[in-house]
Amino acid sequence: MANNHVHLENNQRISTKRSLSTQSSTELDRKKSGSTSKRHKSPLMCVVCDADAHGYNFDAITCESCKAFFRRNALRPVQKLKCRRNDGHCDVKFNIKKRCKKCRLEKCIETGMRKEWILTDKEREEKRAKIEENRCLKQLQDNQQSNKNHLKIDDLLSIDFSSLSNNQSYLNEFNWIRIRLIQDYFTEAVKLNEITGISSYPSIQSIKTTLELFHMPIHITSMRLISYIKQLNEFQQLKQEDQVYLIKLNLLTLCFFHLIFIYDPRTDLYHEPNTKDPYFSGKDWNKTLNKQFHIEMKQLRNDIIDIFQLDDIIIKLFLLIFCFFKSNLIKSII
Amino acid sequence: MANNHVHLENNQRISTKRSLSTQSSTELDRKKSGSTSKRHKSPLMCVVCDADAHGYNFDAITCESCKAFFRRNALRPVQKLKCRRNDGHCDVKFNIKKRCKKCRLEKCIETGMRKEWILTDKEREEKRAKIEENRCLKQLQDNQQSNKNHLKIDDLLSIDFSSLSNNQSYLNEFNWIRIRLIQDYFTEAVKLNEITGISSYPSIQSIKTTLELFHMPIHITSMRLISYIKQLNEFQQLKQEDQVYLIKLNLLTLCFFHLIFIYDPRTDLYHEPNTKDPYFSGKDWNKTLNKQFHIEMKQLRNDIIDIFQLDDIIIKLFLLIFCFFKSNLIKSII
DNA sequence: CGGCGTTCACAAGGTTCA
DNA sequence: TGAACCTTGTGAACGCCG
Ligand SMILES: [Zn+2]
Ligand SMILES: [Zn+2]
Ligand SMILES: [Zn+2]
Ligand SMILES: [Zn+2]
Repeated sequence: MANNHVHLENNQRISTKRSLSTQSSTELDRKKSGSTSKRHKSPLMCVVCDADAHGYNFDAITCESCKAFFRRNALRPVQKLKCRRNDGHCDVKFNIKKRCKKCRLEKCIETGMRKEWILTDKEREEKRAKIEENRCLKQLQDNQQSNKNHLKIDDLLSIDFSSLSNNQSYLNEFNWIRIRLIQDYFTEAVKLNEITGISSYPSIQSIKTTLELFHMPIHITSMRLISYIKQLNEFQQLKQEDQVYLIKLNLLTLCFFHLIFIYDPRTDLYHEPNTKDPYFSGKDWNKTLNKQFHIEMKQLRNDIIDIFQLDDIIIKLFLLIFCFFKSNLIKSII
Repeated sequence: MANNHVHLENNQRISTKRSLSTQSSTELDRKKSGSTSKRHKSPLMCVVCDADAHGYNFDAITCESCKAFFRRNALRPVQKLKCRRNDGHCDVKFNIKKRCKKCRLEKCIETGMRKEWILTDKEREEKRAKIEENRCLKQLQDNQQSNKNHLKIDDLLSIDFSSLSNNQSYLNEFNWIRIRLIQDYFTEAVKLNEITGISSYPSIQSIKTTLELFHMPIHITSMRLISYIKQLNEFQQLKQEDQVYLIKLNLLTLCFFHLIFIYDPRTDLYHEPNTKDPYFSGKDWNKTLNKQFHIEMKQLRNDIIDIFQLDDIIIKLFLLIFCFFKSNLIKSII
């Protein structure tokens, strides 16, 4: 380990530098053209200490160490530095150890390094803040991207939800605002399609005729769902015929899903919450459609209700998303 | 002197420089190959006493003891020392006990140690002063840091608060005025965002629908917190987009913190004090978000409530400060 | 890529204490 | 006296913005 720490700078290196520095007086121009021949080497030399240089630093061609030295010392009061030999003529070449600070700094200034180009504390702070900001933004984008890609069911099922525990949310404030807006869409849709004309219905009275059955609940539910979906901006942006196509394709299935979600198995009643809708009993299905229908509906309910956990937000979003499916693929899966 | 340009450097430097220096076979290669044989030991040897050396001391490769010896004795007049054997040829190797001072010092000087590099009394004093100054600055910064940001629970818990007992306050009169102003900001924010339209609600009635749930409490809390923060001068001075960014990033977390603080575990109710807000029961979480959420919220409450000790000033200041965090770092810590 | 700042490992002084 | 430690300064390598 430590044995590798020794480095003897040999004369070879020095001599190569010397030969470079003595070659010509128009170093810069020549070096640019000459760099094609030995491209692996830096063609520049530090104007302060003769070491290899990469390019300009504070408006002078310097090596990395002189650059760092200048940044560290140039802004400090020069008086505090003292010449080692007290004559101000110390050698500050790169191969000298313990270079006199004062003389090195003076040489820096002499050769044209500008202390004005050193960033002030304030500028440095600003730059740092900008970097931090970019870092955050990048992280945010990465998070959002990984959210978007995670729609595969397999991935969803394998998510470790414990990671959500520490107040962490995949949704930001704007996401939540949007969700609230969408929730309002549904409330609005229900309001827009109140049951008129039969409001005098006793609340818990079974439906007598087939016509009433189909007005209540399928019809009213359809109307509400249509109103709900049509408020969504993304839906409005579709062509008219596409809107019709999707509604026609999916509405009936949507209705049945919605009915599942508003069904209460304890009372065997369907009822839209917060409305004056009459209560619709499960037994009433028997009167018009065959019993098998209601049984299968309850079966499907059992299958999916755990997934949704009666989370109203999830349910309403699901209905919305479902309406955009344009093939029967999803139905064959279910 | 000119022949031994020895540097101690790390592996990376050597490997990068090797292309420059491998061409010739000088001391470097000799030392390198020699060092590979006993790599477990320090490859350097004290030029004075042959003990293991770590690097240069006063421009010669020496051991720690010779370094200390040289510093202590080099500046003293040589005449005062007397050779033990009076012939100036004592052995000063490391395995000799009671080495002759005079001969050792002479060997030091012979082998190239420079007494000029020993700091003079004045330089030593200056250096000491600088260290002391830095120490003070550092301590000051640490204090400020621990006052402002210290969110690490361990540190907080280990603070000895008894030092605060003697009527001592870190805050002056103006600090307290500012704090009262900020308290007023929150009161104002609550006033500005009263719950309208449902003020006739019976006070203790559980929330029935998801919509109400999200209007009450998240929504109203969000609005109040935004109003609160926006009154702060320091926040107003941010660029519009930065304000939006911070709000977007932190508001939801802030909401949850605030809800924790207004939660009363005895009654299982959330309620903003001094308002006519309806009381929101902890059980209501179950209806929309899963139960786990409320449980974890209570867990977090248990973890942090002791720190805040229900001190309203601390809590409100914490919310304010928290809003300025621009990375997710703090959340990952919590 | 050029040219800033930052980071990190280490050189090389001094200081402490057994 | 000397091992262990603490300090600042240095410079190579790297990160980041324009
Ligand atoms: Zn240089
Ligand atoms: Zn000088
Ligand atoms: Zn020695
Ligand atoms: Zn002697």
